[in-house]
Amino acid sequence: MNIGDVSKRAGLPPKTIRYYEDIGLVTPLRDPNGYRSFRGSDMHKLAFLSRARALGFTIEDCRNLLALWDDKDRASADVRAIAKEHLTQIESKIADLQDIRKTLTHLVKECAGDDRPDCPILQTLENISKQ
Amino acid sequence: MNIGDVSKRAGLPPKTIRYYEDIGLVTPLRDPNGYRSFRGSDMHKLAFLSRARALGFTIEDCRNLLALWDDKDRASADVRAIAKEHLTQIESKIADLQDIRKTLTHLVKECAGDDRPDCPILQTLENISKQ
DNA sequence: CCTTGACCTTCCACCTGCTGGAACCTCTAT
DNA sequence: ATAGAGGTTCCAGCAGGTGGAAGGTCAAGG
Repeated sequence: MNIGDVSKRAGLPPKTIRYYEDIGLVTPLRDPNGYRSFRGSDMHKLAFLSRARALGFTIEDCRNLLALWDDKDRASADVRAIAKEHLTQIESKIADLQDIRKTLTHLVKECAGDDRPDCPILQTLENISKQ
Repeated sequence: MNIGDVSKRAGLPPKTIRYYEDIGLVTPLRDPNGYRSFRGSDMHKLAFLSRARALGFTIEDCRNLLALWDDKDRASADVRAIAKEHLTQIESKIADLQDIRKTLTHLVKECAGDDRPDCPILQTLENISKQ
């Protein structure tokens, strides 16, 4: 399969796939004309990457997950540890964003949003402790 | 004030402050010895930046907010539009992360996390539509 | 047979928002 | 005089790609 087909099937832009080859996540073969030739296993890996990235795993996480995936003797605890650590990070990110949302919602509600220059948003950013 | 003092007061690393000068967000004066000399207004701007960045506004948003802040005739609607757009983005990010959390929580729960190689996490990443 | 257009290739620069380090200068206290 | 804690500049690099230029290749239509 050429890169275009793989791109459509895996849902990753060709540029991203080339980048993944660059950093050693996939190693497709080459046709005599120099085109990349993706095997089923490459396709499989890229689809895996696409999903793992969509779940917010870092590239390094993905590299580890792929290694574990290749390793038939892996302990599921290893995979679970990666996922769990990632989950913790996701949860703290959600909490941060919820804090931010709260503040912003408050600010947007307070602001008249008309032609007058009085703006509680700027006042608050000026000195957030006064809110 | 020297950069160290400003750094402590604004809660921004000196490197970041120099970077903000580089990209034109602040323009401190210079002492004869070449040291940056921050006026009250610079300090003010940096504190503003520190807060706005903590709320997740992009640098470009901050640039716009600072311009509006400087503009006594601004319409509060302009500021509100920026904040509202940002709020929308925050909310969609939260929703994305909550989706991810749901999937991950499910996966971590399913996974035995022992020495056996059976791992529903990898199985799912292999073909997420089967979950 | 030639051309057109859609592919593919490589390489290099750029994006955001900093951060680290090297090499050097300056001020203050002892 | 010297040590140490500031300050300065510049250059490189992080993640995770994206954009564009310059060129090679392939299949279809005239």
